[in-house]
Amino acid sequence: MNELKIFLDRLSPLSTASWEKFSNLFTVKTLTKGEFYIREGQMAKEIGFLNSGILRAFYQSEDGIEYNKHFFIPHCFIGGYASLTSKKTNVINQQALTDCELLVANYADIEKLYPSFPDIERISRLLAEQFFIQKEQREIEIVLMDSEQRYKIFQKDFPSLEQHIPQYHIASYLGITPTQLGRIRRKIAKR
Amino acid sequence: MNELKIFLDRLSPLSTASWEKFSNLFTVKTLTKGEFYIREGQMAKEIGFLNSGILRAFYQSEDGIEYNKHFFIPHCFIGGYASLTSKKTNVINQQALTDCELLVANYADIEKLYPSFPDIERISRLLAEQFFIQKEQREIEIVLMDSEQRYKIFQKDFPSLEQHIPQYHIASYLGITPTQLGRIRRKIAKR
DNA sequence: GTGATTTCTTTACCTATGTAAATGGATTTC
DNA sequence: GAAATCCATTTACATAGGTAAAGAAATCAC
Repeated sequence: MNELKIFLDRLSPLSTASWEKFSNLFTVKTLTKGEFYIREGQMAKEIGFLNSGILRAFYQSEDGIEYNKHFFIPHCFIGGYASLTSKKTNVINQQALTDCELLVANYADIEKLYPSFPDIERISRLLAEQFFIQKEQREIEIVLMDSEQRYKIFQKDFPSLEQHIPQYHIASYLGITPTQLGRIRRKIAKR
Repeated sequence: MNELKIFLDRLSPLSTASWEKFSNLFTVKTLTKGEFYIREGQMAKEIGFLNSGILRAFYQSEDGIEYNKHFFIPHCFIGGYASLTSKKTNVINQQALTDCELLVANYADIEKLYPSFPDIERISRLLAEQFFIQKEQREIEIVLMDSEQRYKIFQKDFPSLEQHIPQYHIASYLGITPTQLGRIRRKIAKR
């Protein structure tokens, strides 16, 4: 619970009463490697805070091709955020790449706190703004940079991740095939 | 001002007092074709609401290549949203593709209203959530679909835009060159 | 209206990256 | 520790899409 408190305080400190109410909504949940936190096609109901472990978020196209849109490393929120906020069917999958420990809360219960605790709604606003900023940053990488530049940014954004997950997940994150990632690695190694 | 009211009411109705305070911050501004609303490298200060006209938002890479990330059509917010919320230097450009009429407000003045008017902060939360959802939707298009599919979605998302702006702006939005867009159009026409 | 500019389309050629398949190393399983 | 599986790498070939340049068409300026 402590890491969650630190995370929130960095956004905007909560009053003691608000933190009480808020933190009470969370319970511990564990995932084993390979297990899904959410799947597409369902309504998202829970938001989670990652205490330990690694997950990937990915889209799946109609013909079954997967695209890893994000890796989650500890001390961040996970969940089908667009589904939670829009109340529409979730379109992303989130799967544990290692055993994970989470704190989870029912999102509707959090939303019910907004009218009485404006500082909690403020946290939600700041979180949404932060998510938007992250997405825009990633958009820039995707549309403006080639795969070698993106690979270097991946290594900077997720140091140590490369040793813990299979290469094809990284290739998928970069929007290329493992074949192409192999070529890039060979090219870099030759320098 | 009326269209702005309608837009906000759809997110979450404001009290009369809040609307008074909020709407008072906006003034009318016009742009002529080709003029910039914001440029990269500056701090964003204003948020705008587009009454009429068309703008494009684009990134520029270090070697001068432009990528059109979005077109704005009437009755939406424009501005360097990531810069406004993060207080960091703005990295996107927004340029009028036709003459435009906007309502603009100083964003810091809006933020000052949050503590006293929680329903205004709620609007900001909902807006941030909506922006995130739009970005995620666009991300799916970019990473999962080929350029022909994206072209068809563009035509659906921005009907009539195709007749009003040069083709190379559309190509840039699709992440391809005008040459390639020409090939796609020819291919579609042949069917 | 006429000339100048901008925009669209096409061609020829080139490059990055995809697909499929083979190989071999690493890791897991019992 | 042998078998089975998973994973990284490489090769050969195919393809989408880029670059540059040219001509045609449309639009703008005066």
